[in-house]
Amino acid sequence: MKPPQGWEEIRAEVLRRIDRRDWRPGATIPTEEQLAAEFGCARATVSRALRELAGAGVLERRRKSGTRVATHPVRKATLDIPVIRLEVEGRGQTYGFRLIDRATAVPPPAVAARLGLAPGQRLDRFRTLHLADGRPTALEDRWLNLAVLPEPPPADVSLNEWLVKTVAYTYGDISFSAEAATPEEALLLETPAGAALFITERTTWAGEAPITSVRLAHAPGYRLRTVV
Amino acid sequence: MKPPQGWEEIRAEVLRRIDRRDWRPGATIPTEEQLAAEFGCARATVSRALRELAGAGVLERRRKSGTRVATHPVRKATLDIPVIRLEVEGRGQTYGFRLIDRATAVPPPAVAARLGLAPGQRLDRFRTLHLADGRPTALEDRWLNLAVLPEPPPADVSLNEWLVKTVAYTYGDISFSAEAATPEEALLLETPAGAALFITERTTWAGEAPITSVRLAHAPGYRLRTVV
DNA sequence: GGGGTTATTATGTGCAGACATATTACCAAA
DNA sequence: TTTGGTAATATGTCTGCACATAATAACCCC
Repeated sequence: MKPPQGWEEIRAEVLRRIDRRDWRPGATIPTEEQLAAEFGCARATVSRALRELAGAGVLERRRKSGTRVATHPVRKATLDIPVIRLEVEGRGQTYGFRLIDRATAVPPPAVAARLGLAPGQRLDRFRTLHLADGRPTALEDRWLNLAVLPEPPPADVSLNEWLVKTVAYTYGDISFSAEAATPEEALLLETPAGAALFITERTTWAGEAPITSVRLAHAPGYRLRTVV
Repeated sequence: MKPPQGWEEIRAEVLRRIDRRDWRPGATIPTEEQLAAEFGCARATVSRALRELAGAGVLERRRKSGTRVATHPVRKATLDIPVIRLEVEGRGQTYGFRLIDRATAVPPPAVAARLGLAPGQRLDRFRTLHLADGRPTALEDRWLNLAVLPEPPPADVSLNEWLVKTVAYTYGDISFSAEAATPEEALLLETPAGAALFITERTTWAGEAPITSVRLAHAPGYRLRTVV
């Protein structure tokens, strides 16, 4: 066989062997050292290839016991979550947004729990309608912890983008679900009441401090794509 | 400053600096060599840390121009997509499934287009109801290209799992959306007609050959989670 | 034979050096 | 001024070696 040259070639070759079922799901593949000898390269190069495959969920690796082909297809997909403006502009449409209302209030228990707030603590709430070519594309309901921010947000730019540039890197979780549109949501999104909406919920922390919790209700037809 | 030891420490330190806005979005950070000198480690170690961060979308790297903090918050989330049985069992429920019907037919144009089929080509169609503690949790509508399979699938195991173990590694795309339940879906999922369903659509190829296209309609309440 | 300690083993990580490659900046020739 | 070639530079990758760490196998003593 012709020897692979770089770690990408080795990754491809390993995938081929799994695909050809030379190495079956659950089976242990040769050690890094054996593969390095076979491919005529350093162990580090094999290691790099196998690490990538393990990261993609194709292989499972454990010290001492070795590397085996993943049995359970817990396929890992990487999901790109752009800001809405970029998503709209990427479709060749013109982006716009409209602030619906803004208030200071005690968030509903679900939001308070997600952010880990003491009961009764007040937050700022912004509701924004995102527009593509003038038509509503998503309704944003954001609870924001202004106390942790160095300066108040400006009114002339999308709160989403301003936040990203201002509070820098943060951790958070995201969840996706489907919900029927409430009458108010239906009105704002110009869709029939009860229509199935794609919901994105994101909660973000900067270190220990809860920053914001957002609920995005996407207009019908929205689709989130990725490749495996 | 106390020097980080491993590449994970370096990654954490870089994240801290981005978080503290020492390095702002869009700004170029020091070269690998400079960082290696500062941290008192080899360039390879810095490289490993920065590569991970670039993979996570935090940094953007280009040869010669250097490494900069990502401006566009295209956050990459990794999504684990387990088989339904594991998802159900992970919730502590008992998994079951029921084959609703099976037929050979010409798929609708949308499915044929996704799989890249010649018009009029026939496929096998399986519709399966997945159960958690006896209650419906998802409705699976699968179009399968039996021609490319080495052997016919057995009836006593989930088609999904059998496929994964049989055709080995494949690639495909996934999309998520929200749709209102049709009367038939509502009946099968024991939910009111028009309820908002979370839809997962997956198309899979093995090399060039289209294998299968699946549409999963999840019962209301389903939620897909991930962390950033 | 049972239970706990020790040795072995495969992966995980690190280092120093080298060359490859993409990209930019710069300078000279048309 | 524009164009084309060249040098400089930062990342990308590889090698060969070393030691760390986790998990298993082997062993020994009671």
